[in-house]
Amino acid sequence: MSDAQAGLPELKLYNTLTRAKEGFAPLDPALVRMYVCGPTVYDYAHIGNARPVIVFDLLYRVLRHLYGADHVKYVRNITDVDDKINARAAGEYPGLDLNEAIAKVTFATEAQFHDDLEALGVMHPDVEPRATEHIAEMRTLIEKLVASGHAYVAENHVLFSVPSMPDYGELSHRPLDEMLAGARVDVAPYKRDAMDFVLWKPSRPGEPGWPSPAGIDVNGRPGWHIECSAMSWRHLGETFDIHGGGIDLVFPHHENEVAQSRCAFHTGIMAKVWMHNGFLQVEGEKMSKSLGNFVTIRDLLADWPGDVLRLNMLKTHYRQPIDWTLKGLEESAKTLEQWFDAAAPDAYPRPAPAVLEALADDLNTPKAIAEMHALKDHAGKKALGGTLAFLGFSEAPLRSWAAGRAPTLDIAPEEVEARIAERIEARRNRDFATSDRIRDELLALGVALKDNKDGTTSWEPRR
RNA sequence: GGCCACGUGGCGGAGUGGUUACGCAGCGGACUGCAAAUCCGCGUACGGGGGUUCGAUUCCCUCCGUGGCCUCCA
Repeated sequence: MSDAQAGLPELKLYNTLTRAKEGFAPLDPALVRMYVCGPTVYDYAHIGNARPVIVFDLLYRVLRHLYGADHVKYVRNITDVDDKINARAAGEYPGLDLNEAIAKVTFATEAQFHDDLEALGVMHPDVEPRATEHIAEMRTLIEKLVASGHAYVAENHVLFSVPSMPDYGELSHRPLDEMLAGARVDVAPYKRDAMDFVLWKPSRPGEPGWPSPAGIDVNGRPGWHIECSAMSWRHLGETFDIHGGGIDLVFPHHENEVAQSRCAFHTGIMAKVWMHNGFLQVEGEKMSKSLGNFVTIRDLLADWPGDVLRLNMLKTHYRQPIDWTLKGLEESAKTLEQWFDAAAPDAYPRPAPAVLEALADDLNTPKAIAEMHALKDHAGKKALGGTLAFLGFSEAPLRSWAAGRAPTLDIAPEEVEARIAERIEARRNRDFATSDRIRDELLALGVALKDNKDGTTSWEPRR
């Protein structure tokens, strides 16, 4: 079961750590382990947030196919402790106790996130851990780091000592001196080294707080990076196969995760393969609230089926920048409709060999899509159906969306049939002037006619 | 300022040291009374300038443009 089976392509993945595409060999083929950084739940997820979710969902499907569904463990966390959450909660519920306000914000945001993902048709990860449920693991990690000299206590903070790790910077490929030269932030006075980062910090009154590690006697809360080290450790172990996220996370977030985990466990790696998806722009511009082009998943779902959004995302290779446009969405919707027009159902969701081969090559989705276009002839219809199912695309929502999108008819169906009968009679008499007039009139009312080979005439709402 | 990506035909978007990616749009043909739908066919592109090479869109240098990171961020 575990090893590459006959007929299955070798999976190759681009590894940020080595900056090269490599053959993928799991640490334990009986259980391939993948961790992806999930959202910080303080606001509606935007379409950029959807990219890693969609990309790594695809990888999850490919891994399950290659290694068996029971031999893959996918963990995607929820970050529910963060300064942005606190700020939002205080602003949204000024009268409420801060902790209660935070609970309201995180609960509502997480529910919305799950609704969004449901509509997008991505699979559930095997585990979706919350940061606040892993405070104990964070404390344990911090104690380990302090004990081994990789972290120190200063003014009720615990800081990671970057100079204690000789190969710090291996993931982002940044030599320390260069970073210092470009740094333009004030260095907290209690840091021994400018690059040191916070593992734990004291809570201010009213803020969420937990008993601190390392002998600190005031309550505190975790720094940004420690949660992922804690959650991946708890659910995947000290080392695991794949760690994914957006390319903006490479530094400092992932670099610091690597430092924490490797130094806590004295291992040469944290994750074997690091994968990062590229950024997204909207209509050629960077997405920002100030430009007014901030697009949430929820907004898009009001106008489009989730599958169209997902296909649109996969049209571009995951490492490339993507420009999210209305025109692209129209095209994606059209493509999906064409595929379902041509596909024959397959009882088993399974990728066509050529599609799987493309996906195995570092998730080359544009190539895979080209292969799906090639399946539209008779011999490929069933393979196309199986591939669509494998990718999680479903026909019904698309069809009902398309039907709802058609212009409303200004004429009753019975009336259409009557006019068609009238036109057939005219054509039989070779009275084409009348025939064409009827067709034009119906078209003006939103009805498009099709004269079939067998002499009948069918119609559909004009697109 | 430092570091790092990307720049392909009208549009989207793979890939490759020398042979048509693919899709959308467009054009031509078949079919049709004419259409629609469908089917068949057509485009020789790779930011500018140098260099390496028998040969570069593909490698190297440089310039320009766009974006990312260095501070919260997918």
